[in-house]
Formats: sequence, structure tokens, C-alpha cells
Amino acid sequence: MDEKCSCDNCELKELFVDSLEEDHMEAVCSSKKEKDYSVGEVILKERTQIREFTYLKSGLVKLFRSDPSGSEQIITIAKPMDYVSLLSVFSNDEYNYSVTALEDSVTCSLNLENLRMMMRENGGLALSLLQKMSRAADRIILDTLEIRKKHLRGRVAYLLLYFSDNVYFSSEFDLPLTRKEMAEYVGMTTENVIRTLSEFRKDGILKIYGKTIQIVNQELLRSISEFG
Amino acid sequence: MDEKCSCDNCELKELFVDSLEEDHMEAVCSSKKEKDYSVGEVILKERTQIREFTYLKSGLVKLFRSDPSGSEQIITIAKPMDYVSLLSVFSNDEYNYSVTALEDSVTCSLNLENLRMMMRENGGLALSLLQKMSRAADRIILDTLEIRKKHLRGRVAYLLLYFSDNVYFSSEFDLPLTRKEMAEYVGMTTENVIRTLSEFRKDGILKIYGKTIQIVNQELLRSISEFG
DNA sequence: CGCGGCTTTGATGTTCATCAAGTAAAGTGG
DNA sequence: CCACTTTACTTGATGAACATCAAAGCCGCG
Repeated sequence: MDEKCSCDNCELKELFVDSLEEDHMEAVCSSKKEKDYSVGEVILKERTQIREFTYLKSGLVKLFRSDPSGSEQIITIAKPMDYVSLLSVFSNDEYNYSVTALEDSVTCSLNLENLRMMMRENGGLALSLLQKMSRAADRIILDTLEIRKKHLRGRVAYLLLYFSDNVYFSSEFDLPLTRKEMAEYVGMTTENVIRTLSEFRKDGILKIYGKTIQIVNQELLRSISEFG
Repeated sequence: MDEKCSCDNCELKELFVDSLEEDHMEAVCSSKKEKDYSVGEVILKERTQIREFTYLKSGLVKLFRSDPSGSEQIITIAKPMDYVSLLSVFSNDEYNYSVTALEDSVTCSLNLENLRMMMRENGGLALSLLQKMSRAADRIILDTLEIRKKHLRGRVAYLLLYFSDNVYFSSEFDLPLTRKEMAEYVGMTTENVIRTLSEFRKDGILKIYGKTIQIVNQELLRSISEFG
């Protein structure tokens, strides 16, 4: 789009690096579509044709599925470099989950057929995507099992530490999820998420100002996450 | 190993079909290693170097992980064509789960480095494996979420129907899992698995002879699985 | 035959979901 | 900008679902 290929400056170029010859690189660059989303906007919708391979350039999103009764389950939270369209993309023709933005986000999409073609011609690219996808799927599966083992306090602790350690890299941050969403992620009720947070506050583990969380006693929180 | 390549007759050849040129096919064939396992034998062990790409030719296996305290969580049950070493293989250098045989099983292994090389040279092969892996991961993730939503009765019903519909294709079959393993799979206690089975028996939904299960009222079981 | 693992049932207590009710915060339209 | 509505958050009380504990029968195997 620019005079030179704008993908050259993309911090995600490494994703394809070593795998893409110059001509393919240009094909990618000219066919890619960047899109902006603000908080709450729908990026992908369940039961919808998959035509593109989409990944997250910046922001934070949630993957979830909803059932007829209207309730939702959050599958995972994804930040840049976690694949957004990892599930289903190469195995299904419809998404079996939805994605919405938890923070203002930018995605970049490639035509899936083109990508498939490139992968067929370029095994290194295919292998590199396989690796990334494998890693992403692993994380979801292991996290889910991990959460399932824990009691409510452990689940909430785990979730808070996830944001602190892997997303915001700080002991103080703004929760990108509502209490309800936290509940949908770790499989408990909204009321009990709140109750648990309140307990943590009373125990001096957290300070809570609405969505803003400050972890005061990290050590204790970690041990609750591990053994609770 | 035989006078001709023995893989020509392998029912899993299609896995590579259209993707493997003749010379690669022979490389695969001569380097592959088939192994027999009987019930209960360990096929892969957690925290162990991944050197091979292993898949299941026949039999039935469980993937699970154990924690320090000794308790185990079953990740999934795999039958032939479900990938055995799908998780981690392309993303990690150690297995993060173990695999043991639930029935007498035969596996076939390829050297992982060789396979990687073939995939680099042959994008079609890589794409085909990506597809299979994606499907397998999807199934695990969605099944886990599905199970999590349900109450105990629904979980047990779901599990029984899984065996009936997808493994044994019959309303009567021998459970390949102990009651304890069933519990480890669906996240409940052994006692409650037993209690639930007994309830189903009393309600005339099942007949139970030790490990042998006969589903009498399939319709009801399905509705319990769906709504319970 | 007796030991250990798997299975079964009952009694008890804890954890958690549900229900109810109220406060705070955040959009919405006049 | 303020009343109005809706959505998010919070706390308490209650009961249901489930884990835990205990005890006994069963079965295969050395």
C-alpha cells in the first residue's frame, strides 16, 4: 500500500521470516487487510464461514462460544502473537467460536486460500505455522485442565496472576474483563468471583478500585493459585 | 522391511497420500518403527524428550497428565487416526502428558527430524498434518468445554455415548476405563461416577455387568447428556 | 487362601450455585 | 445536563450438588 511493502516494518514479520521468499512476501503484503476494532466489537462470529486467516497485531481479545440458552464460555484470552484464528482455521470451514475485542485491537487478515497455496509451495512456512498453532492449542488445553483442578479461590488467583505475569507485566493493572466474564472463563458464577475478590481484599492480598487491581501480597496469591 | 514397502498396505497410508513422493514414501517406510503394547503399558511418558512422531495404528489409548500429588487428569481418549502425539510434538521438546494403552495397541513412529525435513520440502504434507492436528486439538478443547458445562449425570451420559457412538458403534460394549479413570476424565470423584451409573441402572437406562454396559434407553441418555 | 486393587453404598460435611435485594456506575434520550 | 433505564457490581441467606470419609463386598492373582 505504501511506496514500499508496509509489512517490512510489521513487528510480526518474524512470524514468516526465513520462510517467505521475496515474491511471496509481496503477495502477502498486497493482499493483507488490516482492521481496527474498539473495545467490545465483534471480530469473528461463531458459525460463520472461514475465509481468512486472521491474527492479532495489537490489543487483547477473548475467544468464546455461546450456547442456545445464551450463556457463554470463554475459551481463552489472546494477545498479539497468540493466534486468533488458530482453532478450526485449518480443520473446519466454520468458526466454532466467536472473538471480540477486550481492548482496542488491530488485526491483519490473509486470504486463506492464498495462504494454503503458499504453504503447499513452502514447507518451511507450513512448519512454522504448525509450530505456532501447536503451541497455542497446548496452552489452551493445559490451562483449562489446570483451572479445572482448582477451587474457586485458586481459579481467581490463577486468573489474576495470568494478567499480571503475561499481559500487563505489573502488579497493578486494569482488569479487561467484567466479573461476569471472569466467571465465564474459569467456570464459576459471577457472585462467587466477586465474593472471592472481596475475600482477597479483606485478607490484604489485593486492593481493588473497581476494575483496577493491585496485588499486594503476591507470594500468598501465588500459593493460593497453586494449592487452592 | 518386506520385499516391497510394507506401508503400501497400511490403512493409514492415506494420511500421507497425495503428499508423499515415491522416494519419500520409501524413506518413511524404511525408517518407521512399529511397536506393540498390551493393556496398561506406557507408550509415552511425561517430561520425556520428544524424538519421534508417533501415531496409533490400532487399539485405544488415553492421554493424561499427573501432578506431584499423584492424581491424574485424562486429557482425551484417542483411537486410530486421532493423533497420539499431536500436542507438544511440534511446539515443545518434551511431552507434557503421558500415554498408556487402554486396549492392546500398535503404534508406528517416525523420526521427528526426518519428518520435519520432509515437511519443509513438501508443503502439502505439512498442510495435511496441520489439518489433522488442528482437528484433534479442536476436539479436545470443545469436548472439555462441553463436559465442564454439565452436571455429573450429564457428564457420565456424555462419556457413555462417546464410547457407544464413536468407539464401539454399538449400544453394548465393554468400558475400557475403570471407574476411577472415568472420573479423571470428566472431573468428578470415583464414588460419584459409580453412584451415577447405579442411578442410571435403577432408572432403567442402563444394564451393567461389571465393565460391560448395555444402553437400554438411549433416548433418555441422550437427553441427560444434552441437558444435564 | 489371603492380599490388594477395584467397586459399591451410606452417612456426613463442605463447597458452591441460586435466589433475593440493594448499591453503584454507565449509557440514553429529552 | 439531568432524569431515566439499564447494566455492572456487591452482600447475605438458603439449599442443592458434590466431595470426603468410612465400611464392606467382590474379584483376580500370586
